[in-house]
Amino acid sequence: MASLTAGNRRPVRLADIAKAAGVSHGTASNVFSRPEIVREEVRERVKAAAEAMGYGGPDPKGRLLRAGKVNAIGVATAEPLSYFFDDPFARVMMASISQACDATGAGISLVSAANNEQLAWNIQSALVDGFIVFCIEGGSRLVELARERKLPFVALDLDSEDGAVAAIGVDNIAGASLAARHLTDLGHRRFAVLALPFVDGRTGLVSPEQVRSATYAGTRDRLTGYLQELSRVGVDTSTVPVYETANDATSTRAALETIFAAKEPPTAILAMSDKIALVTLEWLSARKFSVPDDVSVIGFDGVPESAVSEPPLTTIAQPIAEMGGLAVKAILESDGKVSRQLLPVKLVVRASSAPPRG
Amino acid sequence: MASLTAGNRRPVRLADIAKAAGVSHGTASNVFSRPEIVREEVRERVKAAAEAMGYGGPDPKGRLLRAGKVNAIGVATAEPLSYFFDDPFARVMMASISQACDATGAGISLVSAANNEQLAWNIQSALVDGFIVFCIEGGSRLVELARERKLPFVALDLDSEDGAVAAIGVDNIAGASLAARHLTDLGHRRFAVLALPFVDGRTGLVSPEQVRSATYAGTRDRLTGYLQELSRVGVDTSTVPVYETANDATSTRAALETIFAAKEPPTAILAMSDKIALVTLEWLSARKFSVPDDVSVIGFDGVPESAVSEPPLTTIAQPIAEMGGLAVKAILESDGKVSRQLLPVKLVVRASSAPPRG
DNA sequence: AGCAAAATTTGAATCGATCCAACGAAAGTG
DNA sequence: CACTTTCGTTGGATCGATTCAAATTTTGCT
Repeated sequence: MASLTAGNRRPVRLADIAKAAGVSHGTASNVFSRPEIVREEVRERVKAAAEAMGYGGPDPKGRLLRAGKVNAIGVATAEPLSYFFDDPFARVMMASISQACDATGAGISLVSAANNEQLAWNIQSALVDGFIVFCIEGGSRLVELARERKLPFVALDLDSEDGAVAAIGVDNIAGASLAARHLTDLGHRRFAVLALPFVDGRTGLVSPEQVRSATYAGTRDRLTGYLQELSRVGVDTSTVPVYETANDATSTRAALETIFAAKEPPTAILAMSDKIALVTLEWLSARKFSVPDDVSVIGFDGVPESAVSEPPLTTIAQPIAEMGGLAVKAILESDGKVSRQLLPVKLVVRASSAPPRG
Repeated sequence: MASLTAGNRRPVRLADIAKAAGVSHGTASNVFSRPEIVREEVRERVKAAAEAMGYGGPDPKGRLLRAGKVNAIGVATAEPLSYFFDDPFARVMMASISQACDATGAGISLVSAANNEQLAWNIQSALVDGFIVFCIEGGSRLVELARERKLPFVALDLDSEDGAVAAIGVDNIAGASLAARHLTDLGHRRFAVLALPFVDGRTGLVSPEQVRSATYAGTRDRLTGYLQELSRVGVDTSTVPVYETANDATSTRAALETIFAAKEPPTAILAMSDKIALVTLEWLSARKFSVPDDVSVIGFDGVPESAVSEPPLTTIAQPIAEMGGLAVKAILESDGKVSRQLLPVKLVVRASSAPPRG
């Protein structure tokens, strides 16, 4: 039944149907945006013309320019787009961002890219009112790019310690302390740390000076928190191996291989993400280590998966829902000020931690 | 160090910096879009002016109007935005769409809304080159809305049988037959069906005429496939209870309560989605039914979760990755034709199905 | 120097709408 | 009937860029 008219190309503009209906473009525009102010007879005529010519309604491209606001916020990461749907932490965070957006009627644009050049272009040309930046790997470059757009933006999971960028994150030092404290309270004294990246693209055992020159302040803060607590109870922190992973299964397993090849393997693993911790749980189970009897494991993040792992994971829960909401609010109600918010974390004790053997 | 200039508002346009640098706006534009054709001295001068005035690069809003292409595809559903990150099927599909988009450098815009009015507006004003529409609940309305935009679009999981809309889906009848056949081959003769919605917002036992008037052709096709196979082996299909669920835990559990309150409960459950099947597995385990010894369960979709459930779920796997890729391709290379593709499904036998007792 | 060819730069036109001041017509008022 | 309101409509200005034919400057060559 529809328009045969729409046969070939479709350069049907508002002006075209205005002409066809014999009204000015101003009136035609009103028919769509404020129908109540135009006389019914005219309104019907214009609508009929639009229908006949196969006009799909005012093109948002045009409206946008005039209106200024896109009514969408961009979420950016330096990972591939599928990161948003694959990574547990990202997923939970996105779900909470979604809710906040739903509530305000804003849309979400996913911005990301495999290579750096494409990423820059994608950020520069994203049609959004502001950015929420996921700072995992490649975070600093991303923050720089986003900042250049001169749009409101907020860094999540702050790994940029630059005071000039708005950020919402958790108190990493306190959280890490809390994690370590839980294990020391249980009596553990032999630890290993499975860290997130300190700098991009490196994995393996890291030295103290490598830590000092970390790109990622978040990672460094968590380590600081761990070590603070460990030294408080008299552990010689220079003997605690710290392995940098890429927050994936491969690098985590490689680290575990080395850690458990040692003469005196640790009785407790401090993992900087639940993802790392969950891989660790799997690896230990495959190697017939019993958790928590042989080894205690504690994660960081509090993703839903941690509640249903085997065994359920003790972890440091971030207030992810709250963070997403705050981030969206920061963009939509941006007043130009940069604000940095540090949210508190909570220790969630589950079955992956217990006193050491003996 | 940055621009103090950006103190208050920011109406810095390309024209402003052109004036400041003493060149025409044509040249200023070239500095950003084709730097190689402008003399170095001029280029530097313009860039310096831009920097000094706190210009964040050419505003995509302006460029867009000229260029026409947004370079982003919209993914729409009538569910809340968080559906994309919560629902297992959606997540896998989105991951595959993401990959296809990454490969071509296109962005993704998530379009959705709680209420109908907002949804219409969001679709009408989405800045995208085309839509991929998730047809779950509210699918028909969504398809209508998307079609009105007169942009390329493709329906996923086709629940619209309207031949005029492009769609990519699986052969629901064949898939459902395959599922039922697997169970009949094992010897089952007493079944119950846990269906997806036939129409919006209703749950509970459905009658044959309700099935005939289904809004969702996909749901109806799956049922047709089931029943075809069951009657082939001589089951009186009028005795097979069909329960409509909302593809969520609540309605599924309600259906199960009723089903297993019967005198002769089924020995096999045909679930139209893995989500329903997984809830069923949980419910049965809580009620001390043994799967597959007391009851066999088969799902539909083939989401990753089905492989790691307890027990692992026998299911009909959709070629989700392929579907996502095809959908993106259909949008980006749209030639105006509508094409409908029916992809084949595969039976994946795992531990949730076995011969009935005795 | 003189002239053609090549390299840059210019400025008007365009993309597709919305907004608004001004205007004409119809309705209301004394 | 003259005069103010009210209502609807008009058309120009604007949003912020890109594009391209034409104008101008440089460069190359004899």
